[in-house]
Amino acid sequence: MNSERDFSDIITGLAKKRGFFWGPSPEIYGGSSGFYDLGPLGKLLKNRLENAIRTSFVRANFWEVECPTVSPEAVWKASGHLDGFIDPVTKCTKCEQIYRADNLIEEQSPGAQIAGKSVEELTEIIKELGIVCASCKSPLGPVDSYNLMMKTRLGLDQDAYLRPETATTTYLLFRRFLTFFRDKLPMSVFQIGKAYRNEISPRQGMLRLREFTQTEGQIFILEEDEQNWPQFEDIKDEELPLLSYPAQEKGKTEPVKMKMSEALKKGHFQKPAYAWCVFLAYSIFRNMGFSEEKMRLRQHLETERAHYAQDAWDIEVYTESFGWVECCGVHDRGNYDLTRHQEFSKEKMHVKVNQKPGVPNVLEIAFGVERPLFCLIDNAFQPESEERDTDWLRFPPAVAPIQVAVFPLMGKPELQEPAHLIFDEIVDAGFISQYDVGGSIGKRYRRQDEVGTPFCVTIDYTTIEDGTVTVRDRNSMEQIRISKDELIVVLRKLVKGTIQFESLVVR
RNA sequence: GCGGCCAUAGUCUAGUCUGGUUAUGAUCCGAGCCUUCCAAGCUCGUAACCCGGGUUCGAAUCCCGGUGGCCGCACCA
Repeated sequence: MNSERDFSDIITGLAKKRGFFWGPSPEIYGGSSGFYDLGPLGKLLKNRLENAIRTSFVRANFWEVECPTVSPEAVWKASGHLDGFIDPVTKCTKCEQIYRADNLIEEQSPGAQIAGKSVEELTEIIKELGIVCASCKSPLGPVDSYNLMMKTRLGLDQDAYLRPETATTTYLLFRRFLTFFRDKLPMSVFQIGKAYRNEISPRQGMLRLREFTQTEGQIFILEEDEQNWPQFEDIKDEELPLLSYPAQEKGKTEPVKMKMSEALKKGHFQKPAYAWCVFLAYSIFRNMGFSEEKMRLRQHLETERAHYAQDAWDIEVYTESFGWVECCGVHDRGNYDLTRHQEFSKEKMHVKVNQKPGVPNVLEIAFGVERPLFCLIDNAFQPESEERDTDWLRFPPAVAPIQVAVFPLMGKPELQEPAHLIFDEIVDAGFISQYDVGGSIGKRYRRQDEVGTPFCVTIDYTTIEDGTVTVRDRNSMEQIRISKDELIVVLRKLVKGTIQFESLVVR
């Protein structure tokens, strides 16, 4: 446990020192837990992740939308968050220990009828059944509700809440989507935006935030299309590390590599369309730079599934800091949400299927961006060694915050002048680049290693003679010398990963 | 929210028990000299006692409250 804590401290220390993230924010006023600032490199990294997410969704024919983060109470009444997104809590009158009232009742009086009860009714039930404090056996205070949504107000007197998920705000647009997609289902949309949860006591730094960026993609789909999903063909031979719930019930913790077609045949997935969503989520995480060995797909046990979810799989990422971390949920939400909004808003949320109105189902991919952000730094971390005496980050080139650093070998004007020209050219080509002239060349390489920059271009006296520069590879610390005319093309291929640095090394 | 432990330069840290000079050291960072590819060297420099109150002639040090962190409980739909 100690080593885990130490490791997350190392990651946090490096992140703070080099400008990935700072907090809890606002630091100069002491900070509030659950809030973090992203520094310049953290923001760059987050942009890269969001771009990877965006590109992956767009390629899968999803369309991006953006909704307000604040919605009036009626929305959350309908979504179930106002009543369901609460914890009924009770406090011991003597030792002041706080309990989840429903859990405590269930514990001391199994089978008690507590589902859907109000706080007043729960208070009554506690009295009737003689439920007492679990630790000191004293009487309990009245049941209070604690809602995890942040409350605010519109104008003078309209109650409103900051969204605890982006999904609900997406569902509200259903009828607009029908028009945009010309009444043709399935319709695929996604949103990347802020969401808020008033956690009682957030811990584990960047992993549990009160304000975070959420990505949610939805497919509105007819039941018959869930079974008949042509795109499944494209991925049927892809192998995913699956940990199904029957396997977990047998005590297994190791995922099994399985072809998607086989997983479907074995009944791990009921619907090809849902299985395809699970694969899409997995491929998004691969595109964000996670290696396959550090990921697994874990199916929710029936008991941990939300009431609306018919099936749920999580993507978990292995970290040195915290072990397996839940990073993404893929849910089969059925038609729960649209039906609820139809009922509460009186707006029709259906389409005509075979002359009959039907409310479509929703398949959903949902994840916070900050978790993968932290996990990626954790996964990229490499400790100092004999050949390199700083800790460094081994980001995949495509997601590294800074892609190319440019150094004149020394600070002499005759080297700086061509170096600046090359730097400008690299920036113009669309790379995020940093020019650094401070300190010895070794020190500058070390600085870039520490923030995970995959390539460094150095301009030396040979550059002046023959127009060549050196490109230095972060992972191997090896160098190649190439003409500055082919520099941009080579850098593009290296960053994209279409060529490997080793193949350019002349031995 | 509760209990235990904790909070000193950007980062890591000594000092706190036993109150008393200019608050220790490392590293980082900046400027300069030197330097033709992996933390070189030399010179100079910036930078800290979490916040608020109390006790005291005097508080980084003792007391109270707050905020934040770690661990345990609870929570994480």
